[in-house]
Amino acid sequence: MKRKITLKQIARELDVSISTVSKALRNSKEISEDTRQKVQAFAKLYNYRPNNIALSLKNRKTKTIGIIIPEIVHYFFSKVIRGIELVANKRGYNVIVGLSNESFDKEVINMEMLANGSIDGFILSISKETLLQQDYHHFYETINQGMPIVMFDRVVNEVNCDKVIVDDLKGSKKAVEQLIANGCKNIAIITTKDYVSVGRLRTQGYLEALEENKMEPQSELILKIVEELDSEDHLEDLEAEIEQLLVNNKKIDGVFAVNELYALTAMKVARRLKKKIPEQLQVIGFTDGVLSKHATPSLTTVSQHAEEMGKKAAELLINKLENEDEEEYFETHIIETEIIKRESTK
Amino acid sequence: MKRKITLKQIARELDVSISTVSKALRNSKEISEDTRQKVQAFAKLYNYRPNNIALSLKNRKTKTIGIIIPEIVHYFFSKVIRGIELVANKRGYNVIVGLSNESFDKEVINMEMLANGSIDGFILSISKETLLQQDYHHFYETINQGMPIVMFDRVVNEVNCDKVIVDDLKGSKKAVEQLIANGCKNIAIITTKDYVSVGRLRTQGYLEALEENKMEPQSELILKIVEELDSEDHLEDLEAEIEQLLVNNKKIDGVFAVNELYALTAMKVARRLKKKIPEQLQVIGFTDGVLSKHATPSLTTVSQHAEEMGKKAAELLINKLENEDEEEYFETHIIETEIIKRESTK
DNA sequence: CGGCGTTGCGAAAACGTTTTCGTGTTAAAA
DNA sequence: TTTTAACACGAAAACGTTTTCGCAACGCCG
Repeated sequence: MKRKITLKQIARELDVSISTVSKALRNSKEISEDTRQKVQAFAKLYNYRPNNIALSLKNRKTKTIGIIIPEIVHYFFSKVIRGIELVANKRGYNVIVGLSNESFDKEVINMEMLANGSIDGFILSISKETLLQQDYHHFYETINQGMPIVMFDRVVNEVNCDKVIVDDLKGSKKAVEQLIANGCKNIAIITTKDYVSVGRLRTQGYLEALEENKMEPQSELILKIVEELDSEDHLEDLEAEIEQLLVNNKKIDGVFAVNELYALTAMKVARRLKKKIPEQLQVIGFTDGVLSKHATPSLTTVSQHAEEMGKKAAELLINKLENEDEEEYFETHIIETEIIKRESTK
Repeated sequence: MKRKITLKQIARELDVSISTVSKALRNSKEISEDTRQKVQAFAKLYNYRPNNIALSLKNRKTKTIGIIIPEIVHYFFSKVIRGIELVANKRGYNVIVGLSNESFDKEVINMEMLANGSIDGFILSISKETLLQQDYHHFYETINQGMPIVMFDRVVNEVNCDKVIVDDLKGSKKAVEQLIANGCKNIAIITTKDYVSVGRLRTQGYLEALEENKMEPQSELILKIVEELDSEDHLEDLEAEIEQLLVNNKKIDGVFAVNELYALTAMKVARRLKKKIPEQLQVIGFTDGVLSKHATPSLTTVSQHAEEMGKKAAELLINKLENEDEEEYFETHIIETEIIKRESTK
């Protein structure tokens, strides 16, 4: 078990100085052709690679990006990571991930762990708990220390940084308009409580679409699910709530759900109630994940282009990292949504 | 924008030496109560945190684990990551992920990037291309340099390291036995080509189960899918192959599929062929992912306990990292599978 | 032969820590 | 008063790089 070889060892072995070795390897013309060849051959033989940690310390940059997301077992987030990873690697960066598990404390701890030199900048999506508590001091502190942050999807206006978001409002508006165009007269929405910003925006899009089409919003058609029911353990409760909605409002002929789970559950309940999809009930979901594609019937969704988001976020961050001289200027990039039509709509 | 504060700055500010500051912060009793208090107060005020990179360089360990997986947009792998992250964080480690995208080259490059000091050890699952080429030099080199590796799921016997695998053979045997117990007389298997070790093992389990139950294996009931069809773009081809299988062998009353996609596709095709599930055709899949749970009918599967795998892998690695003196000894931990019964079986 | 420019290399600092080993001061013991 | 021990602190090395600067040796020109 040979330890990794260092400049010092090469230097000792070849009886030259460390500086000479370093320069020879970097093809400095200070070094004679002879020595250069000798050193390079030796280095190659022993498979020398500069120690990243030492480089990081010297250069005061690590060439790694820290990602903090609420949850990794989630198609959307893992797809974003993939996007980030793609451009990061292409530009010579690594990514290191921290999971907040939707918890404020874990978010803070994870960020602190990484902020002490391990990374050059953050790409993150805020945890639900943080959004609820509205405590953003850890973001401010990080930014104050000169470490750039790019937020995606779940962002917050108060914090000054680059952001990549999907146009939730417009996306859901498009979805509802689609339902209307398909002939739906009574469209329900299954959404989250308002403190989840994406939920709020999507609800708003729903309302605007109705309004612009001269349809009166009916409060009994708006179902706001409390987030606890999102977990896999409470599927029955979720089903019950949605069943209530559909039973109490038999006239519903269109459902817009703000995520895949709600949409699929709605379809499941509808099937139980003998409502034919899409003939009697049309359903559109948000987030284009695996579930939508393989559901029966397959689900029409609003795609968020998660991978694009990741790519864009990584680009924004790396650009900022590599032009630190630039004056302060923050960009909010909006990723367009797209409706992917499948079998759950006419 | 104040840069992060360092020991040197604190020292200068308080007019003591760097060593004194360091010792004071670590509560060394070499330092007088007075100075200690003063230093600690100052450090707290300026929110001092030791620079991780400097620590890593000094200690020659980074307290980070490198994960290399073929694909992150995959329920199984992201669930493993979550397991790893869970115990890693608990034990003070970070995780940094690299994606091989099932490519040999990317696997090698990613490992090289990380092996140069960035991490203390690897947890990885081998890419398909690597398995196909059977070129494992990068694993040997890494291990030779004293960096421990833990492989999970897709492992290879030739390489000497800790491993965490699921008992694919036993798992699929159990699945097929279940089908038999449920009265199936003609059980087909939809599997991968043999070079994917998990596919081979699962096929073997299928055969053993048949054999032990005195059922003759029929080669026309064994469908080995070429991996290119796994991609989302070739769903139709996959469907066609499976349809062939079912049409040519009308007697089939049970299907064991080695992954979710194959199982779901089989169900989809069966529905098109007007075969009632589970009455006329029972289906069991492998890998308990999101798709199985939310399919219609929901799919009976063999669960691999992905999160458990991740946890175990992290434990093995960290244990090895923290007792480096120990003699060489490699463990292969087997995670038991479990059949999760749902609607696709009687 | 003296001065000068070039060539090839090494010493040392720096990045931010921790830790070992002195060392000067003071108080207690002889 | 002298010796010793405890106390409180600082200098320096080490981790592995890169880079600036200095400096010898050499050849060339005048």
